[in-house]
Amino acid sequence: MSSRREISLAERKRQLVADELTEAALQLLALKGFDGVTVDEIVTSAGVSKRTFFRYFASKEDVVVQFLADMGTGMCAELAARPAGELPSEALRHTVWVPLGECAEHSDRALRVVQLILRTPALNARFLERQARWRDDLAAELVGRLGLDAGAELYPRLAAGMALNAFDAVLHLWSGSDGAEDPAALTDRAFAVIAPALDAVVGRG
Amino acid sequence: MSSRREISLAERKRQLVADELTEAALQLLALKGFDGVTVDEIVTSAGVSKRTFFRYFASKEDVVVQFLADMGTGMCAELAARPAGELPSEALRHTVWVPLGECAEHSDRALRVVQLILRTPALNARFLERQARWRDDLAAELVGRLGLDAGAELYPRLAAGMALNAFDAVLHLWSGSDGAEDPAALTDRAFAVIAPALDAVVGRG
DNA sequence: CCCCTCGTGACACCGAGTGTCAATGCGCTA
DNA sequence: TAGCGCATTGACACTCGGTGTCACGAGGGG
Repeated sequence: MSSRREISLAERKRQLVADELTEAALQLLALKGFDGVTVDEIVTSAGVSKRTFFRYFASKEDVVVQFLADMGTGMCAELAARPAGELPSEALRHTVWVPLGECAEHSDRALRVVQLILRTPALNARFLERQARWRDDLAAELVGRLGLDAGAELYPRLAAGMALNAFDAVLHLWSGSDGAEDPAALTDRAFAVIAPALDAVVGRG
Repeated sequence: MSSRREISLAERKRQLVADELTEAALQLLALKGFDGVTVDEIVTSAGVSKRTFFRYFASKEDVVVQFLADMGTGMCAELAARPAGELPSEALRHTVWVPLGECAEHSDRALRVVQLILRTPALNARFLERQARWRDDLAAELVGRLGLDAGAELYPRLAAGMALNAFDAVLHLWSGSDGAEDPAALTDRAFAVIAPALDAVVGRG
C-alpha cells in the first residue's frame, strides 16, 4: 500500500528540492546577471551539492528555461483542443495565447525571467532551441488537424513558424516595454498581420 | 609605403591560419561528430596552439557557424539593393535567396556543413542566435525601405521573421533530402505561402 | 533483522574558455 | 646594420560547466 505514497512522497521531495534550486538561482541571477553567478554559488545558497544540481537540471541555462517547459506541452494541447472547423489563424492565435496569458497573469515574476532570457545570449539560444521543438510539434499537430498528406511539409512548418514568430515578437515588445504593452492587444495585432498567409491554404486547398 | 603591404601580408597570414583551422575542424567534425572532437585535436591537426584557436574563433561552435557569417551581411546588402517599388515578398525572396544560392552552388561542402549544424543541438542553437540577429537587421532595413514610422514595430519584425522562417524551412528540407530537393523551387513555394501576409501591408497602408 | 534501492555528497576528472607573460618575427628608423 | 616598436604566437595556470564513480545513510519490504 505504501508504493503509491512512497512515489508521491519522493515526487514531493524532488519538487521541493527543484523549487529551492530555482528559487535560489532566479534570485541570484536577477541580482548579478547570468554570467556573474556560478553554479557553486547557487548550490551553496540552496544548501545542496553541485552534483545534485545537475541531477535536477541538465545545464545552468536549464534552471531558467525549465521555467517555461510546460508552456510547450500546453500549447500543443491547446491546438489539439481547438474545434476542428476553426480557421488556422484563430486556432493558432489561441494556441500562442496559452503561454502569453500565463506571462500576463504572473507578470511580476514572468517579466523578470523573460527579460533575463532575452538579454542573455546563452539563455536566448536555449529558448530558441526550445521554440524550434515547439514548432515541430505544432507543425505535426497541424498536419493531423487539417488532414494534409505527408507530402505537403511546407505549409504546416511555415504556419507553426509564423505563429511562434508572432509569439516571439509579442514577448519582445512586452519585455521591452517593461510590461506596459498589453500582450493580448499585441497578439491580436500580430495575428492580423500573419492571418492572410495562415488562412490562404484553406481557400485554395 | 610598407604600411599597405604590411597590413595586407598580416591579413593574408591571418586568413591562412583561419583557413587551416576551419579545414582541420570541418574534416574532423564531419568524421567524428561535434562532441566527439576536442579543440585540442583540432589545433594539433592544424599545428597551432589552443590559445591561438580561441584568438580566431570565439568558441568551438564558431569555427562551424562562422562559415555562414558573411551570409547575414550579404542578405542585408541584397535587401538594401532591391528596387524601391518592389513588393516586400519579392524583395525578401531575393534577399533570402542569397545564402541559399551559395549553398546550392557549392552543394558538396555546404550540404555537409548544414547537415552538421542542423543535427547538432549546440550548433543549431548558435545558428538560431545568428538568425535572430539577421532578423533584427532585416527588420531595420524594412523600416527604412517602406518608410514606416518607428511606432509600427510589429510588421517589419514579423515580415523579416517570416522570410527567415521560409529560409529555415528550405534549408531543413534541402538538408533532409541530402540535396535532392531543389532550393530554388522550395523557396518559390515557401514564399507563395507567406506572400499574402508580406504584401498585405502595402494594400492597406 | 537484513537487504535493497534511491537520493545525496564528496571527489576526481574532462573539456571549453581566459589571463598572463615571455619569445619570436617583421617593418620601420636612425 | 643595429635598435625600436608592434603584432602574433606558444606555454602555462586557472576558472568554470559538466560527468563518472563510489561510498554513505535513510527508508521501505521481505
